[in-house]
Amino acid sequence: MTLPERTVERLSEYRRSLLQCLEEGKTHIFSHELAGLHHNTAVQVRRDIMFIGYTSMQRKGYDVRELIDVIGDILDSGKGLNVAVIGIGNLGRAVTTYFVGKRSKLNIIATFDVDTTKIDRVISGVKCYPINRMKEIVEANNISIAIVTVPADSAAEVTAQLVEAGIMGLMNFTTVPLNVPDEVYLDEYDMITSLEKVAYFVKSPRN
Amino acid sequence: MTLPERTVERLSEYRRSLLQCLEEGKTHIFSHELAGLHHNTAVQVRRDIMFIGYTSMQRKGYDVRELIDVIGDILDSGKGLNVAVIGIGNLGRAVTTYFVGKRSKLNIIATFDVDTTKIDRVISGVKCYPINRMKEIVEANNISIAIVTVPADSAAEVTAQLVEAGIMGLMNFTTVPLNVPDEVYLDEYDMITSLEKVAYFVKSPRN
DNA sequence: TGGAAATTGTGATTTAATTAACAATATTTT
DNA sequence: AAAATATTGTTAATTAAATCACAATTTCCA
Ligand SMILES: NC(=O)c1ccc[n+]([C@@H]2O[C@H](COP(=O)([O-])OP(=O)(O)OC[C@H]3O[C@@H](n4cnc5c(N)ncnc54)[C@H](O)[C@@H]3O)[C@@H](O)[C@H]2O)c1
Ligand SMILES: NC(=O)c1ccc[n+]([C@@H]2O[C@H](COP(=O)([O-])OP(=O)(O)OC[C@H]3O[C@@H](n4cnc5c(N)ncnc54)[C@H](O)[C@@H]3O)[C@@H](O)[C@H]2O)c1
Repeated sequence: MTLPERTVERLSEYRRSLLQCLEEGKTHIFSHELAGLHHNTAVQVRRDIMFIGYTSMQRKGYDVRELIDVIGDILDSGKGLNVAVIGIGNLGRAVTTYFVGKRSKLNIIATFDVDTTKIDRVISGVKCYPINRMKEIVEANNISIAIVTVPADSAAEVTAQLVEAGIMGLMNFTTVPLNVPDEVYLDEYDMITSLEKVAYFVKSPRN
Repeated sequence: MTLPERTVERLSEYRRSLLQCLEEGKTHIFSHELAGLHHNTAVQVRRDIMFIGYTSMQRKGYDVRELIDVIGDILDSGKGLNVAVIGIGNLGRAVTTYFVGKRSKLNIIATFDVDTTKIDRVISGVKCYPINRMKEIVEANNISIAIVTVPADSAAEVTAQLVEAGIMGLMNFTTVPLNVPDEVYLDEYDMITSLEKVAYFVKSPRN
């Protein structure tokens, strides 16, 4: 029973809002409140929560803490995963700095680069290794997710190496589509495309 | 007649591949070839191209140059748009550096920050202005798109200012959902959510 | 206590996106 | 020049996602 992709995304977003609520001392939340915090409807929220099989106390809204835990059971199930960032340029550095220490179950534990001036540098406590030691280090540290921030023309090569090393999930920030076997999960995020899309809809507003 | 959101995205991606083809001297391309370059089917490619009303020479595939132009007519229609980056921290700097000079019709022409040490700095040829001059500069330079890379707790405030200043499209990199009026197009990209989604599907592979 | 009101959970329906199916057409082969 | 092949463009069918509609339950309050 795997959840719809969009539902997984929304659950992650809900959790962040819920943690915020908890900090503010809010113990219960209604579906329409949670919907209001996202761009979303109350039904959608209830449907998503239905998928994960959580039910609230009727009429009191969802128990914030419980819901956080239930989402955690889904999103963080089992042990945490180790993550590597490949290519410590402008974007790689920003992403590494940002993610370190953020989500406790997803740990960035290594970065890789070809540039000898970057090797052995420590970014937010994470060391940069030479790319030719990638397989060795990925295997030794049980790294299963890679964030790819190398230049476009190295992306295919690096990806092949990552797959070879046994990586199971990949976040691609380069602007070339990557090819991975079916069993490897691939998330592509193309900023140029996003910006061009924004521009298109600015010029051709819908409805 | 506005195109489906996903089609707009794919057209942007196709164009990039097509430009690459052109460089390599390829003059024609079949739908299944273009599909192969993306994670996509030939039918989907033909459907997308149908939407924009381009038709190929039967059996010869699409004329690469013509198709680039037709996509350009859709994506770059009319005059170019001006873009600002708000918050010149790690991510804002990376994004600015990256985008400058990339797409000729979308020009980053200003950045903004509150940090006085950053103001007046020039990043890849783009000057950083104090955030309190935002409205003035946005209006004077006809900036219609903003890329938001401020800390999460400033995001709502900055967004309100941007809307007030007349911004029509917004790319949000912060992890709080923004609220904008209907007529403003909003693209949210949440890296934490993406990473959590990758982790989920690594642990619970589909099919 | 007995409505009225608020809220959830979910089956049914609608809408949007993708995929299948195939006729039409151009090219190649024999 | 007829048959076989490859490819497009598009209608129809399917699948996936979102929304509607409403019964069930709980709380509120007169
Ligand atoms: N900077 C952005 O905001 C941005 C936005 C969208 C997309 N991207 C994409 O992200 C990628 C990186 O962008 P950037 O701006 O950080 O570039 P960058 O040039 O600053 O960084 C690239 C890094 O990768 C390293 N590298 C090169 N080849 C390598 C290899 N084979 N193995 C390991 N490391 C290698 C380089 O030494 C460098 O440190 C590019 O593909 C770019 O298209 C960046
Ligand atoms: N760095 C990343 O890779 C990354 C990834 C995902 C999301 N984000 C999000 O992007 C945002 C920026 O991240 P970052 O790592 O660049 O942070 P950062 O702290 O390096 O940069 C934030 C910048 O915004 C400026 N700023 C603060 N308040 C402002 C205001 N009111 N007006 C204008 N500028 C203001 C700060 O002076 C600073 O320069 C954050 O919201 C973060 O959640 C960053």
